[in-house]
Amino acid sequence: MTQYCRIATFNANSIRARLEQVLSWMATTETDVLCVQETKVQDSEFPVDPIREAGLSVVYHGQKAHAGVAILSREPLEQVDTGLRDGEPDEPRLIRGVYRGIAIVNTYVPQGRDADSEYFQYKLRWLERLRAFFERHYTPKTPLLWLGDLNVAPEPIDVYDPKRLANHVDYHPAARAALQRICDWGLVDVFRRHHPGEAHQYSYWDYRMRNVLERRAGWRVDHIMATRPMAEASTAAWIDVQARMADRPSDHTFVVADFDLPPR
DNA sequence: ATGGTGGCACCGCCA
Repeated sequence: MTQYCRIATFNANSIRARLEQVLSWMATTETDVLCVQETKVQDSEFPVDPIREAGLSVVYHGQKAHAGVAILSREPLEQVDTGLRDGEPDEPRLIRGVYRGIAIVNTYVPQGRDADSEYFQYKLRWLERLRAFFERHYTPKTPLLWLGDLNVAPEPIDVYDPKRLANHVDYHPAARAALQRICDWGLVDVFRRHHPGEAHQYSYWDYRMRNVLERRAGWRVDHIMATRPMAEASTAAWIDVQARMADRPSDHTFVVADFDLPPR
């Protein structure tokens, strides 16, 4: 008997503003684990009750107004922990656990604002800290998924205008190199594995631009990265563009992957 | 052409 598993990531841009969409999406897609970023709510205000009433388990790590992460799942997660835990001042950007033997690491990587800013330096350092975090806690042989808004488009085909966006913090050579350094540890881009060379596959569109979907003015910055045992177990991956056409959509949409795992 | 929208804060900040 093999074990089927559907795992997804979604930058909700406020879990409270997007709660109905998230719950109906979970109900209709048969997803086992959903990693959420930008929950934008402190833990005491997190909407646990409606999520539990929908039959889901949830863990969360947040603050007022900005950032924040959560994981919704059909069965409870084990070994839940938050933060990078490297002794440096931390923000609510990382939550992790174990789902049926799969290590799940959900992150909201700092955006970086401007390539010339201290915020971009902080982003690059955060990615470096995350690489050290993976080395400390796991091995490339661990069945592990790193999901989230990673705020990095890995390749030219992952942005709508690579020439114009060359210095943008989400497509900057230094940001892509920092992401690559983490992947060199032993992680594979699951979506790209199933869609090599496929252009116009985006997970984020800026609210501030008009007709973004029609113009295909997007970015692929939300990712499902897998260690080798998980990558080999993946059977499909896709981006749910339909969900970006909801009534009050987030500026991001759901990225999903299916896995067919050997028995534990 | 150097804007625009959205969310949450609290009357600006962040994306």
